[in-house]
Amino acid sequence: MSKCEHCIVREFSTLKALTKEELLKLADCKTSQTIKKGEIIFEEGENVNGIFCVKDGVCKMTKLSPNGKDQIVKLVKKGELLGQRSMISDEPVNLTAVALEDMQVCFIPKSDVMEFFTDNNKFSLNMMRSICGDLKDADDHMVSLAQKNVKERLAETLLYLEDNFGTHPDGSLHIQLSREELAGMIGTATESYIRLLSEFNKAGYIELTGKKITIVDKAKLKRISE
Amino acid sequence: MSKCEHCIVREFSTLKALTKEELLKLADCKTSQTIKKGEIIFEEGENVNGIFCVKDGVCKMTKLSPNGKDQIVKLVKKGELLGQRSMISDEPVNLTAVALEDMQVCFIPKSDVMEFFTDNNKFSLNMMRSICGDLKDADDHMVSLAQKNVKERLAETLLYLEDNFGTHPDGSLHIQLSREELAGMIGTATESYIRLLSEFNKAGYIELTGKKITIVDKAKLKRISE
DNA sequence: ATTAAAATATGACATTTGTCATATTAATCG
DNA sequence: CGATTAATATGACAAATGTCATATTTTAAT
Repeated sequence: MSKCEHCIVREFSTLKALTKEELLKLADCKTSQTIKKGEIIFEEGENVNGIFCVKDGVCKMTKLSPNGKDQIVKLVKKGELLGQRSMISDEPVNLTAVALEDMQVCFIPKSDVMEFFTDNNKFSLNMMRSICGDLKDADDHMVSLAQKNVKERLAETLLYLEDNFGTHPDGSLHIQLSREELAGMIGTATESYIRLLSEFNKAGYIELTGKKITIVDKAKLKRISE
Repeated sequence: MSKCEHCIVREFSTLKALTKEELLKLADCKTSQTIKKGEIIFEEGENVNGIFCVKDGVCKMTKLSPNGKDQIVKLVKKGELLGQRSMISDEPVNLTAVALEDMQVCFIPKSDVMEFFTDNNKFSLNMMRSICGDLKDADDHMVSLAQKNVKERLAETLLYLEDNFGTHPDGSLHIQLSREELAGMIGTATESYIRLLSEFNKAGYIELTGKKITIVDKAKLKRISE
């Protein structure tokens, strides 16, 4: 059982409010696991009964739309938590979590988290803040989806991916999503997305090398995204 | 200073977790005010430093999009709270709140709410649950905006308005939004919305009498919304 | 390495949606 | 009450986006 004290999740998430004793307790109750790229961590409608801490890797959170397409609602990276909303609301999860790369995660059972809520006020407050941050992001995303056209949303999304998930040494976006996935993320048909992508490529805003996307003219993309 | 004990807000919101003593304290620290239809309660970017309890009336929460249009992100009705997110995150509000009808609201200063958080764990948990509910709604709304077309979103929104805000005795929707506002809510141009509305009218799904909208064929709308 | 399957790309076209112009109707103000 | 302004409605057209067919490339499996 590894220590939780110096875990990256502790550093970045809500968990930073935990005391030494609570961390020891956490190290005891948590279970670690490896999740391979493409594997499902949990699926819409499941009862999870706890939270996952992402020690390494990135996953996508998707929701199946009635038209059968998967919409990526958000991406979660190392240092963040998964499943808080459903645990707190005491409901099945409303999103499906799928690993985009190999991941290291820890699972903390609900009963233990709830004890932290009762005993540690700062922890509760941190959790609230974190969820409030998610809510703000969701509001912003909503407005963008409703008011911007596909080109603007594509530019915005590319910048978001670079800013939040970084690039490989060669400058290409670290996150690699399939055309279908990214189309789902910006809420458009795969073909439309592909067309715009090659338009951006021809215009010199980005560069496409195989599946890799490299942002060349960040300022221009920013202007397009408004 | 009116009592908080039997207030509708206490009944429906997070505040139901407050004890008798806390309610007495609340009655002391709150300030009541009347807000006229069309008036702004707070505006994007403002520092509010507390929460509003909606005793009566409905308001819209909007966000200005870069293209200059106001997007209605959500509607808030009596019994609900306003401004929690920004208070908890300790940030300026990210949405503008405008009364759609005459309203009765109470304001509770941040310092007092924060004391409730510290002293009353059930209150914290309730608040978290409520915000988690908002987050789930936001996720659902996001998928709908991204994946559904305007017709589907219109059908969905009409049903939402009837289910959540009810009808007048004559059966027409209680909430009355201008064409521009509702277009902003479903994320489309005003003209497109008007066209679809009269299409629905001609097809007999709804009935238009002046500004009033009456849902006639609920089942059909449900089928359209998917 | 070869083949099958999946992902990506592109063309052609239909549909949806936005924009601008302009009626028409309703609301407001003196 | 009439005059003015704002809101609603509609037509005509352009632009954006989706759909289907199909080609090309990449990936995976044997």
